[in-house]
Amino acid sequence: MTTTVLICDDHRIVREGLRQFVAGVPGVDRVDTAASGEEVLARYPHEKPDLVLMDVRMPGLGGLEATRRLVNEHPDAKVIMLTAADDRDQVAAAVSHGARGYLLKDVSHEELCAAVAHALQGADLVEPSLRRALAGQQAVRSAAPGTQLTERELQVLTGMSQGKSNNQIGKDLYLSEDTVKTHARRLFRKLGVNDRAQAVALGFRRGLVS
Amino acid sequence: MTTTVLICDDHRIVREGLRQFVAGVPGVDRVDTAASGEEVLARYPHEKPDLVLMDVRMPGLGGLEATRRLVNEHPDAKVIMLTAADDRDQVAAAVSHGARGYLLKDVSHEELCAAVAHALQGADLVEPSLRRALAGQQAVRSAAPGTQLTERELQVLTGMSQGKSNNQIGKDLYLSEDTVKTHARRLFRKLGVNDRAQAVALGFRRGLVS
DNA sequence: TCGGGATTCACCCACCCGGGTGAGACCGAT
DNA sequence: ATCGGTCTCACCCGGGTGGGTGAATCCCGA
Repeated sequence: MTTTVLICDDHRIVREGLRQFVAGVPGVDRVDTAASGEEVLARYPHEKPDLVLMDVRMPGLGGLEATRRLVNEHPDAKVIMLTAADDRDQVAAAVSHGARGYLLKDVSHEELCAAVAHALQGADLVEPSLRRALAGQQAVRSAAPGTQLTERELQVLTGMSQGKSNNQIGKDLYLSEDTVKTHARRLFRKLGVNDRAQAVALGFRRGLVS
Repeated sequence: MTTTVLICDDHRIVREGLRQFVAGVPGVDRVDTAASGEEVLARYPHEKPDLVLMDVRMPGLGGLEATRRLVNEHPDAKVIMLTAADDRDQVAAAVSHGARGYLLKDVSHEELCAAVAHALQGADLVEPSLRRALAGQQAVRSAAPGTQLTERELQVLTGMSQGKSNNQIGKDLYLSEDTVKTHARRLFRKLGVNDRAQAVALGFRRGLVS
């Protein structure tokens, strides 16, 4: 029985860098790479890797959305998310999308070895420095039940990220402008922001839009 | 006489990935790494690497600013900029800041070998796919003088991405609200957008803010 | 069956935003 | 020394935005 790790990143350099790192982890027999979230979804059923290392920031299907779908279809899939910056929002988003753990892109070889080894044994994990960051914040407010955007709210947020006015969004979705404003107001509350620019920024940081 | 290449990226994984890549290039005897633009500036005078590979996106001193300073102090320094996306603006910006060339992060091993070899021989270079992209646009309008954001405009855009109002941004930068609005209006024009939400979205897509 | 969430729409209102215009100061380059 | 670019500030104005409130429908789960 071979232990396989699948690496997903849109940049070849990062893929190969990770491959070098992961190949050196004891107990890992094989390392495959994919260049997009779509590719992971397509190949997972056939290859059944024991662990997926996925970058958050990818064109097309983002890392968060890809993870959500993968875990949805394959509940036993283990995904470790790779984040460039230790943004608490991204971390919370990663976990809420089904990731078992998350690593910063500047982890040392030892940290990565430990993380991969733990994940392969089925344990959830967090990057130590991120755990400290989260501990600083008493509660992961981002994971509160009411904080998840509904379908409509996400559509409105997407329209905002495309620079559309409430009126335009309404026409696109066959809604009145007032309705759009209602959705906007609610999604502002859920995200804890005051205006659309802030909402768009947070949407990007959390991978809700791209 | 040894040929040395200095790699600069804030992510260890990318650094090591690049090291693997570059170490395999014929004619390269030594590969060093730095984790920040500041580190490159500090070490360059002593180590005098024959070539610097620098990521655009870095905390603190960005790749562009680091390159500008490096080339300013050491006109014979050769810098190849690494860009995540083939954004024409970033490419134009890289060249205008003194980079000899630029590579996409998903270059193949062969392309990177060729690029490094050429750069070491003193030739300027462009990543093939980017050359095509530039050729596709009949004129490099992005490189037009008015299209690049100024320091102030970038500061204002950053404030916007943090959800600040013009008034707040003004207080942060010790400017009047009217002045902020003027910068905002000009950066809207340069980016070709109509409002701050659109500007923030474009800023994220182009990597101007994070 | 009742409550709660999602969705839809409406009205009011204060305020910030975006656009136009003009203008003075500074600086580097020609 | 003149020109262009940047940075600074001011005024005006119209319209979109954000917040408050209320209410109807639908559906799902308790």
